[in-house]
Amino acid sequence: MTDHLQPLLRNAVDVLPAGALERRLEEAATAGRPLRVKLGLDPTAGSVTLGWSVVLSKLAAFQAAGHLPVLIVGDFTARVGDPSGKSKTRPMLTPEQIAANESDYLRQFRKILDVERIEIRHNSEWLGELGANGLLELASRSTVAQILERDDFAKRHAANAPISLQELMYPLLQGYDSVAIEADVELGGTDQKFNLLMGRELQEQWGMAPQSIMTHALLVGTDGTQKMSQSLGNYIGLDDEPADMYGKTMSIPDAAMPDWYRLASGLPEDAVEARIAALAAGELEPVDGKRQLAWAITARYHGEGAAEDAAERFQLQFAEHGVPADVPEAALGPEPVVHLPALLVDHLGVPSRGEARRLIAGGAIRLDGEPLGEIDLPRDALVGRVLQRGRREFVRLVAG
RNA sequence: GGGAGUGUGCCCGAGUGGUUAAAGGGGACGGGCUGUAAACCCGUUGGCUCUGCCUACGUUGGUUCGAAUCCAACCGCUCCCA
Repeated sequence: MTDHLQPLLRNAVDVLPAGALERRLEEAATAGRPLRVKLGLDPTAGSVTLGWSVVLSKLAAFQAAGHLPVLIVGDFTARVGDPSGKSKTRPMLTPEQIAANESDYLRQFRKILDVERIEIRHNSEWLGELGANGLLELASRSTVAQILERDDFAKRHAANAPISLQELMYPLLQGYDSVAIEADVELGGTDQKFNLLMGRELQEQWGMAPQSIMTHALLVGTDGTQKMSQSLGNYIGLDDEPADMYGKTMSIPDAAMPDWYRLASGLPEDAVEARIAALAAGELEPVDGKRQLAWAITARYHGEGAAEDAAERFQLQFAEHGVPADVPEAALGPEPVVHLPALLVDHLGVPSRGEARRLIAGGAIRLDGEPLGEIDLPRDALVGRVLQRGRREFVRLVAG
């Protein structure tokens, strides 16, 4: 019993209320009915990050145990536009954008979850039907004091930061999703605890058995301090190139390794704990521990061959400061003299020519490994050579 | 509805008429050291046809030889009163 419970509890922080999940699992087993395991998703554009993989893996564990993942696409709320955080109003999404984002997400989810065997629901299905009456009815189920319990609201309120009424409604709307789909279990990050609990509350008020909730540790980003998120740019996306995935992992602070091993490596739990113990005991060198971690993550999403290649490339490029073999090519125009700032903007992702000038002045631009001082160079001096920006961006210049 | 504040570069935050592309910090980027770790050191951080030119301090308009700095209206946010 505890054996098959263990994968379901992995990386969970709160499993509430105590004992409820076990009881539900037993009931489900005797009734021969799979549990409905809810996970909510905001269909804004972007990559699925390694942070998300934590909760997706959990959903996959439930699926493996015979239960039914129910994915809630928050298309209603996305259509309205969520003003959370700063005053920068999040742009409203059109139904077309939402649909495109959704299929993009599912494509990435496929690396972790069998998306053919899940239920996908859109909350516009019921929230769109609610109307003013329904909304007020929903609003009457909670109080301002109760909503302000939520940590980030409490903080912002204390700091005199703006909180829109719409935002205050969010926990209620998300909670109502649980009512609508009759969730047995809802998963989320630790930052979702309040919203998940709200789901329980509302289900009870609607006369159904309240869901069990499970919160999960949040993965820190590549900076090692803040939560991994797209907006902070400290993330690894499940569809990142193998080399990026490997390299970004190598850049995390040592202190983040245990967390990353537990939450993102995908390795078996005992193997994970063994590595962490070895690291702590000094039996495993931090660099080696990180190489193994980077390899594991890359292999998980791209296969072992790709992980192997990424590791080799990394060794060459960063340990030996070599130039990788498969550098993208850029065609030079016919002009006899090449204006380097323009070239850098066009082919090496430099945002502006001014920035390019600064990079050149700062010695960040190299030609065949040698720092470059000039702004303009004769075309002949460039053809066939590799232009490099910083440590990681290369382009081979060819005659166009 | 009344009153008081406030709005600066990616973020925080100084600056209350000229020497301000705007102090300081954070972040980011680049360089050194290294293990693309941490710590530390150095440089850069609006655009461009770059010894110069252009655009910028919520928005629009005004005062002035000259405004981020003064005035007006508007917009956003916060607080107090109702």
